[in-house]
Amino acid sequence: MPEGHALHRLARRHDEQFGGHPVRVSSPQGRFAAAAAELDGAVLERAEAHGKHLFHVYAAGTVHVHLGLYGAFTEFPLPAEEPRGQVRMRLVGPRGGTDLRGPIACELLTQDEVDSLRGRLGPDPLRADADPEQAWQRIQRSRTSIAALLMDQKVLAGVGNVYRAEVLFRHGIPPHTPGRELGEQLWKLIWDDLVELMADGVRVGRIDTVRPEHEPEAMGRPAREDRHGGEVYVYRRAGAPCLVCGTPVSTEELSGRKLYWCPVCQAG
DNA sequence: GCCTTATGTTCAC
DNA sequence: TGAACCTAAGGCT
Repeated sequence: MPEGHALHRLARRHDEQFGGHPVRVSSPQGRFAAAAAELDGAVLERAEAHGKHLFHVYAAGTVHVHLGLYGAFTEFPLPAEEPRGQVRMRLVGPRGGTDLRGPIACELLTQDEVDSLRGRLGPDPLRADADPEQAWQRIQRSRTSIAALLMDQKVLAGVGNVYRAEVLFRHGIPPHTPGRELGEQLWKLIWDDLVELMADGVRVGRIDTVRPEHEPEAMGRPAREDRHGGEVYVYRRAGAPCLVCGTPVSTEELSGRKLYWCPVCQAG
């Protein structure tokens, strides 16, 4: 489930499991073998996330992981079992181990390379050092839609297709509205809402965006779980009745990703 | 068992 | 704009 909340959750977990301990690092699949050999036995100082990027910090360098669409970590207890399938990176610490499969990136970087990578990312609602004003500056300078801007990791880091659809619904904003037309006040409200929603996602481990008064139980409908594991207003609900007004949810493809919105609740 | 789809990004054209 | 990356889950047969 790789939107920003999932990466922050992983960073926290890896910190607990491996932080401050020497770890065995290997690459059963071989594609990370050289770096793994270099790091094997080193102390994992800490793990942290910025947007959808995960970093494992060692004295010798930092492992940068991006899960992409398919990547996933799977934990296993000790003693470690034989790796199954294509395992790019295996970490084994004193309390257990984890296997990384199918990431889009798993590479050992220098501090300069990490700085340059992070310099290309916008502020992350889940980081204490994030400045929403920085995102607003970008939005103001662009003529593109708020839907496209929310997914642009240079504008802000960590929001994916689910949080995009849901935050726009929660604020009644038509997705094609040019971002700059929202105004700074409304942008701040959106940002604050993302901070809250995503922090909740880190806590719970899934994306829940439906307000208590709109939950199925409160609306007299049976409880429901979406495929991503939480409860949402519009994401992946094309054609289904809007949870608030009953209008069928609209969908459309925007630069290769599906957009979902309620044409009535988000009429502007 | 096969086909489609997906919470993402990069690169080639 | 489309393909590639490379994996899992769900729907269908």
